[in-house]
Amino acid sequence: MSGRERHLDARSPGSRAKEIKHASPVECTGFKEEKQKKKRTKTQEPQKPNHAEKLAVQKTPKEKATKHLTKESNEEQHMPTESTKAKSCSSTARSQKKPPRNPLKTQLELETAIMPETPKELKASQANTKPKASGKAEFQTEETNDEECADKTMEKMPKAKADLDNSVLKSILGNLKIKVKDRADSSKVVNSFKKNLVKYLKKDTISFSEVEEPLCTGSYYENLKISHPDEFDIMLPMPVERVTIEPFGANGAFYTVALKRSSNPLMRFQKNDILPASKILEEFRENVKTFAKGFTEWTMTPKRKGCPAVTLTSQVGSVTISLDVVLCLRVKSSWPSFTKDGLKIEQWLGSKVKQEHKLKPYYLVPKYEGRGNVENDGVQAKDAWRVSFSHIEKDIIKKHGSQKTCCEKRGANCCRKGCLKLLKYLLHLLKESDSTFDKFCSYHAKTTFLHACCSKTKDTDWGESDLSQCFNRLLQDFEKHLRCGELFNFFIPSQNLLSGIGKKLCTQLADAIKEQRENGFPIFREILLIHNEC
DNA sequence: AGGAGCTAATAGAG
DNA sequence: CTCTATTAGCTCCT
Repeated sequence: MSGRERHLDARSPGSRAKEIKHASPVECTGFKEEKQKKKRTKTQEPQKPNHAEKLAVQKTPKEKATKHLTKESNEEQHMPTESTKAKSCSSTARSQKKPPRNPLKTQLELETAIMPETPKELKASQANTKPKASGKAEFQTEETNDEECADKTMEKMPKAKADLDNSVLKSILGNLKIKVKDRADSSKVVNSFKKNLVKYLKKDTISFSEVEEPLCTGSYYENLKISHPDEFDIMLPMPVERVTIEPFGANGAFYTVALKRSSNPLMRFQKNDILPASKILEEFRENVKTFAKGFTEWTMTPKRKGCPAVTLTSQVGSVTISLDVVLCLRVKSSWPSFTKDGLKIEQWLGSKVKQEHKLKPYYLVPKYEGRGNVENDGVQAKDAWRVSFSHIEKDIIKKHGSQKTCCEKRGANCCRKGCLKLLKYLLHLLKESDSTFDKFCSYHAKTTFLHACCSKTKDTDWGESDLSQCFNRLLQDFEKHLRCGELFNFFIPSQNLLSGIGKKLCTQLADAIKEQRENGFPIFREILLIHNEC
């Protein structure tokens, strides 16, 4: 899927020296300045009852949301949220989005449109919090602090701001809900294609006859899709037993793969003890193309360089939905050694859960980094494979609670998913408003989120009513990663997902996020405002 | 392989 | 708000 396959990978091996330098703590100076600026505020509110929040929320614009969003996503088809992705976080040119509106004006309009209620709310919430908030400003001390950019300078929010943000954020989350009908329409079309494609590959192809049940990955299947069910990602696993993998490049994310002699139909691709990803992907693409000819409602989209997915689109009502089909190898043996220090979920989900995950297979997708013709030990980059743990990501996000009952019928709800959705959406909007942010992708958001879950491990760290505090904290995490240019792959800590992106660009994004955070998310408010007008 | 029963997300009624 | 219905996707069972 999406983010995953499209995230920026580390640069070419040659730039490694740089990366190491990058990684040194000295480089992480970003926060020093921030520290000075830090606002004096109170500690994060521990689990407050809901009344204040309720007050705020009732007043916010609700309905009608969909209209605008729908239209918006239509306009963007060529740049599907995560899918543009394909080019993925690569810097390929894409349709120019409307320039950002004048922020000042917008802010003003918003002030008048949304604020009328606020004095009341403020009073109410202040009254509510009086007893608790009375203490002097202090900063929460964090227990676990193994983070890359070890520096804990969280800005805590005044309760009043938190309440305001809460109402905006909740409204936005309301708008991002997927309509039942949209979901039904899309899934009908996608599921039928999926089923028949697998049937076809099994019956009518030689190389892919052993393909197994598709893995549904990506936002939609993680219930993280924002605003529209218009992007679907499936991985079609080819079981391979007994493979030899060799790291390709230094970061441990890419490998060359060789089948040990076996009857696997992919064996016929193997040359010089290398299973060439590009050749296999090419043939796979041809097969899908042939199949799709009989499925006239689906259109193939052109091959994109370095993208592991074969993408098809289909018009469902007024929406174009896209389906990414990714062929992958399923390897049922222990994970590559580069994953040894990854997946640090012991504190969060428990070591038993971790062990269970590590017993699962891992996947290899035909995705390379940088230019396809770069050679490494005589192998071209385009013939390398990248490891994928989409299935684990999906499972973790589904069972995200430290307590088993988190978000279940009889358990307390948390705001983890809400926070992640908001982060993805914010990134999406920022990218849309400024095309220099092209290189960032939703996988950066997801990875930031997973790391955040590992340092804030308790369900009570993500209380449902603390949405704005939690989201703010998550944003600050993201800013830190950006400012020090380090965001490590959650499974492969040696891969820095930001290493291919210029430091200046990272800082710019961090600044943009900070601005949103400090000003009550004007970019979200604008959306709500437009909604309200419809 | 296919069905029963479960869950999460959404939507609507009271 | 709570309660209930609906649906897609998932899991487990035979």
